[in-house]
Amino acid sequence: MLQVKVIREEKQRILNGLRKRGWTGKQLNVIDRIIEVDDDRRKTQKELDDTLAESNRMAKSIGQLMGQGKKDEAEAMKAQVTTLKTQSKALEEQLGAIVAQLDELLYSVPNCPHRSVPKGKTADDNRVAKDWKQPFPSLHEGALPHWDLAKKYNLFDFELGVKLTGSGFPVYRGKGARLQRALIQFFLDEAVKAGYEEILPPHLVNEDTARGTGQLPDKEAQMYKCDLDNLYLIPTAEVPVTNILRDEIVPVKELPLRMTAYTPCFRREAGAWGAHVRGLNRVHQFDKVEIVQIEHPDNSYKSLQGMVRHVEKLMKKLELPYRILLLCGGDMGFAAAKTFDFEVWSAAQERWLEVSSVSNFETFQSNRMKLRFRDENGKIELAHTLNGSALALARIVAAILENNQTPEGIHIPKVLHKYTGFKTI
RNA sequence: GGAUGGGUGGGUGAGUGGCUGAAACCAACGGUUUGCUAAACCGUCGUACGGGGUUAACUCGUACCGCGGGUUCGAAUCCCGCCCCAUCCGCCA
Repeated sequence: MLQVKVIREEKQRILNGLRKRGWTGKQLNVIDRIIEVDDDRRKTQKELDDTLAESNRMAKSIGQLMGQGKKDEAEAMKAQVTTLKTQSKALEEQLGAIVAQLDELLYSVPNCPHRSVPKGKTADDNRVAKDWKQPFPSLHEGALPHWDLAKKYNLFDFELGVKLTGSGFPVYRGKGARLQRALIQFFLDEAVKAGYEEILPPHLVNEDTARGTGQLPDKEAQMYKCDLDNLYLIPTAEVPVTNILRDEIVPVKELPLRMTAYTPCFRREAGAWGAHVRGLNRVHQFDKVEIVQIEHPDNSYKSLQGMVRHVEKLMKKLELPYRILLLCGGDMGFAAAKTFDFEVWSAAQERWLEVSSVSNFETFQSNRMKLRFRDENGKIELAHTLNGSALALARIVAAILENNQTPEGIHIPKVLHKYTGFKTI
C-alpha cells in the first residue's frame, strides 16, 4: 500500500498517477478522505498519548506517596487515575476504529504509476517497447496448435489431469515432462549466472506471508487454501521469496538482494482475461522460475532494466519471436508502479502469449511488509521490490512446440539440448 | 496424534508488580593504543507513532519483552484464551 506520508506530501503526483489508471473525480476523492482520516488519527493519537502520560505520572506519584505513608493523598489520586483510565480506554477504541478505517482506504488505492508509464485503460493502450522485426516462423501445411501436438507426441495429457485432480491440471509425460524439467534447469542456471541466489522455498505459506505481498486480504479467491492448517498454496514464488525479507532492516551495502526460485504456481482464478483458454494458455498449476530483487530506491529503475534484459536474453537463447510491452496505467497490476510484459509469438494459434511480467513495485509491497534498509547515515527507509518471471513455463512450452514443428518432428532449441538429452520430439 | 519444556533487543541470556526500554556478555559501529594483524581500553549501539524544531542536529510524549484479553493506582513480572517453536514418543518419504 501507499504510504500516508507520501500521499500527504506528494498529493498531486499521486492524483496524476491514479488518473493514468483511469481514475476519475469521484474515485480520486479517496485521497482527500485519507488525509482527513489521517488528521483525525493524529489528533486522537495525541489525545490518547497525553492522557496516558498524565496517568503514568500519577501512578508514579502514588508509589512515592505510599512510600512516605501519605495514604489519604494516594487514595485520592487513585480515583483520578481511574477516571483517566476510563478516558484512555475510550480513546484507544476510537483510535483503533480510525486506524482500521484508514487501512481500509489505503488498501483500496493501487500503486501510483511511474511517470514514464503511459495513460490508458486497457491492453490496447499498452505501448510496444520493442517489437519483433523479423518474419514469424512459417509453418508447414497441417501445422497444429500445441494441444494437438501434445496428443500426437504424447507430451501432456489434460484428460488424465482431470481424472487425477480436475480441469486445468495437465499431466506432463515422456519428452513433455523432460522438456519441462530442462527449461526449469536452464532458467535457474541463467539466473544464477546473472547473480541471483537460488532459493527453494516452501510451496505453502501462512497468512502473514500472504498478506505481505498483498494476496490477502483482497485476492484471497485466487489462492488455494488448506483450511485445516490455515495455509495457502503459493500463486507464485514471489510470495515466499519476497517475504524472506519481511520485517527486516538490511544494511544498505547488502543491496541489491537478488534471488531466484523455481516453484510450481497454483491459481484458482477461473475468470479469463482473453477467451483463448485452451491448452496450456491458462491452467491452475504451472511451473515458473521467478527473479526477485530488493533494491535501493535510487537504483530500482536501473535494476528493472537489468531484469528486462535478462528475460530478453532468455527469449533470444530460446530462439522465440518476442515483443516487449510497456503496460499502460489501466492494464498494470494493482501493486505495480511500472511493468514490462513479454509476449511470445505462438505460430499455430497466431497470437501473442504473455510469458513474463517484470515489475517495479517501489515501496508498495515493502511498506506493507516492513522491508527496509539502513542507509549510510543510519536512516531507515523502505526498500524497493521488483520481480519478474524468468520464465513462466506452460506458455513457453506451447510456443516452442508450435513454432518449431515440422512434418518430421519438433526441434528443441539448441541451448536446451544438454538438459533434455534429445534434439527433436 | 501423545508427553514435556519454551517464547525478552542482531545473537546468547538475566529479570523481587513501581527506581526496567529492559542487567551482563557476544556481535556490529566509532575511537585510543599499535611497525602490521590481533589483543586491550573508551564510547555508541531497538523500533513505530505522535508533539516541538528549518521533513537538520536534536528533544519531549506514548506504545511495544510471541498475540489478544483481564486483575491493579501501576504488569516483561500475576490470571485467562490463542498462536508459534524445541525435544521425546508414535506414524512416515
